[in-house]
Amino acid sequence: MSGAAAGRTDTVEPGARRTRQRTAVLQALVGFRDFISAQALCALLTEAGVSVGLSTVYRTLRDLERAGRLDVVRDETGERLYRERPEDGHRHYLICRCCGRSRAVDTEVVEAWADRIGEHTGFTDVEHTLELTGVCAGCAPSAQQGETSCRQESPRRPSDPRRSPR
Amino acid sequence: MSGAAAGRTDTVEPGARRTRQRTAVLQALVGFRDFISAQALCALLTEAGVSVGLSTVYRTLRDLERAGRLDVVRDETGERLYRERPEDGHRHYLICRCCGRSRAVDTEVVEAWADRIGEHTGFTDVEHTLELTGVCAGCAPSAQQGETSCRQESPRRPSDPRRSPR
DNA sequence: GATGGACATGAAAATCATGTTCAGATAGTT
DNA sequence: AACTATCTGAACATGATTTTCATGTCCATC
Repeated sequence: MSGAAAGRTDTVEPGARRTRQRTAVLQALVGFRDFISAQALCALLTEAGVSVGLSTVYRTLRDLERAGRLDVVRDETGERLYRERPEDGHRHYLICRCCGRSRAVDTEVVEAWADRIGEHTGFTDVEHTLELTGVCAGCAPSAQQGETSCRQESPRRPSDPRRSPR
Repeated sequence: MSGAAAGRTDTVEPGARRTRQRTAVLQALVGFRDFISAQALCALLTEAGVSVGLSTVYRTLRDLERAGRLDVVRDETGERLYRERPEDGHRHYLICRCCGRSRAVDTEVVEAWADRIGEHTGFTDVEHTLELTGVCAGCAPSAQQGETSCRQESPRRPSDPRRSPR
């Protein structure tokens, strides 16, 4: 796991140093297949015995985002959630409001529509952000009753210390 | 301007009291045709001689949002921007990154697409958030050179005290 | 027109994600 | 090994939003 064949978990940016912390953040992000917050990622690393400072996590995520290697969304509270971008190009996700699991959705219709917007409006350099949320099949039964109660034991959101919001 | 014929600047919610502050917030929001932050709205009211506490502005905006009378977007920094919803139904906007001006765009294609997502994914109760940004025709010339320099003298953003972010 | 209680206000403090500082540690080179 | 630009992280700073709570205000009732 050193040297060749990497490319995805190699370095944050060409020219950047490869440190224990950045490698750990990058690997955790690749291994974690869903969106995760900076703080949760930091906690995840700590639990795994690879302690990385929160500042470093934020810095690394910022650099990765700049390098175009992450997709970023915001949850209801405005918190940013990151995910490694599976392949090139712009992708959108449908995220379960209960368990937080995400799945990529085909968005060519929206992309094409967004591209055409500029022509009709006189706007240039049009960019778009699309966020889709719903309740996945696995969460639907429990969501019918207690509304958003299924989040309580989310398996993909280690140590979520949010409590008061809403 | 009292009693009949209102309906838009009347009360925040049915059953809520009509106070000087809530009326002022609601009227300012209706008069201001673009997205505006809570803090900017508060400043706007203060400038207009109708001082309203920041807490009350936030509370009123929260209630209006719950009542479905506002459209809300987030700017690059995560700050929430509010705008009175012109008519019933879900609408989306194309916002100029330079001057902040917005215009509603026709989104039936996206709406229809989003509605169909559930069927293919097994997700229920699918909701979507779409944010479009670009550079409007008026800002295009100045944006070519100094990038986002045209924001400096935005006429629709009174007293914008943001500085450090990014 | 007084009273009482439910609701509203706002100044201050709390919260919370994220950014910045800077002294010390480290990677990669010579 | 020595060197130095870069990286790290604890502590602190920031800034939007929320909560607290003492005080104010509306309104039905007497």
